Amino acid sequence: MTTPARGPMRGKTEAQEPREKLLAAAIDLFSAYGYEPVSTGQIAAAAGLTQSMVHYHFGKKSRIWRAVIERLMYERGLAFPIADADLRDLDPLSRLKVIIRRFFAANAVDPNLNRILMHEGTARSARLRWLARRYMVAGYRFFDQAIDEAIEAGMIRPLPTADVTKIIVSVCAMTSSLSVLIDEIYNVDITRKEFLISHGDSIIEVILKGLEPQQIDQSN
Amino acid sequence: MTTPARGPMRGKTEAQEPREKLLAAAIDLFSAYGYEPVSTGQIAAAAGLTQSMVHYHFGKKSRIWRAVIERLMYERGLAFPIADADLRDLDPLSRLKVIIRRFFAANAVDPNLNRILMHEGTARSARLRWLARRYMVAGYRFFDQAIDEAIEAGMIRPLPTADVTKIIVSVCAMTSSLSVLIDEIYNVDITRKEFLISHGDSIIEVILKGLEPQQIDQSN
DNA sequence: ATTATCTATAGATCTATAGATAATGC
DNA sequence: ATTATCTATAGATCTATAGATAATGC
Repeated sequence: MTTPARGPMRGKTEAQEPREKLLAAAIDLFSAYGYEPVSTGQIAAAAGLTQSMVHYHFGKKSRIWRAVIERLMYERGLAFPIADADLRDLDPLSRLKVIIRRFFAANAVDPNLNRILMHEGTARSARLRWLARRYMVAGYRFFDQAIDEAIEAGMIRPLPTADVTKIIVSVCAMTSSLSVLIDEIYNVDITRKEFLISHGDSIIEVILKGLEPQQIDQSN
Repeated sequence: MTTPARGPMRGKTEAQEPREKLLAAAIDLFSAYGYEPVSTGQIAAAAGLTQSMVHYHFGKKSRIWRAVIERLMYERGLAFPIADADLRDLDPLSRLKVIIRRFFAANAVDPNLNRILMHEGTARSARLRWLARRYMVAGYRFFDQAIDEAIEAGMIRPLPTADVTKIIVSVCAMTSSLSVLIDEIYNVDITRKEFLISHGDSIIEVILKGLEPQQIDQSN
């Protein structure tokens, strides 16, 4: 029980800092509802502060939204290292496999980023343009490249690269983003570990087998 | 140029009826932005009417939203017949293939339904519960059954049914729903016919090959 | 007389800002 | 003196409803 103190920071842990509490509240609210339906008052209330504190710490609503994206992208970068040393030693097919597994796991562990992308991805807006230019282009290109390398090595079928990227992204991102919907339909919490493991395994099995090169029938 | 007429209906075509114009405007707006950010004034303006007309025709905002879903689900039922006569003659694997193709095509031709589901599927709400109970349970069960039958016939691998359904739904629904996002990233309009055909073909190839039973190696 | 429209508005938001106040640091 | 908080509020929404008005049908 600390006093509802004012004045300069009094040796708080990072998570207790009001700026961090606002950011955490905003992550949950924006990912659940999208940008516009969430009010700065709701964010502040969820952080135990008053509405004007959002503007004191972030200036305006659109800036706390950007801070949310930057935070989520930073955390995603830690959980899903895109230029990892241990990836370079692998052959293209094994790399692709590791990338798919990690991407699925990162989305499952924190679906909030993809939820925000789903809210934003259905209408042109300044927010979407910013998101696309600043983060998404590089992300998609990364998948495209990994797929191209596997195709060139003859380790997966020569399907159109962009199609394969979209298939992989859809399969690794959509289900975890819509876990609330799935729960309403099946009455099952797919964020539980057993479901994540099963679904991750199924995805790897179906996609990697689905991408295998044509068997050259040796028996003829 | 008709007069901005009042009074009882004067022999309009269905599409010109104000109720229909409001519904069409609401479909576009709710699918682009979700429920809350869209105002009844915006819907009315897009239909060339004043805000109070939404309430005259639909009573309240939540009812025009439900009317939107019912309309989209009705049209989806026409475009994606779930109990079609010509499906019954097929073997389970061919049925599954036809179902996947039709489901992908229906989503591509009209992504608005899935866009609304994506906006609603990230937070519990009265709208989501209604959607799930009234429509989605049956839709997912349909896929589950078709997959179960193919597994029982030994025509696809015995993976967990729910996993396979989620893979198919993700792959057939996500990309078209997020065509605006993809356009911002790749600067490409994936709603163009050539892209739809390529992507549909790639999905069928990857998923059906991915679901094939294990090859029994005959050469030993 | 009925129907479909419009105008006007009450009451409830919501964002952004101004100004007061309390705690800390110098 | 500086910093972080709160209270209060202006101005802009937004939903829902009341009441006026014009066109049509009887």
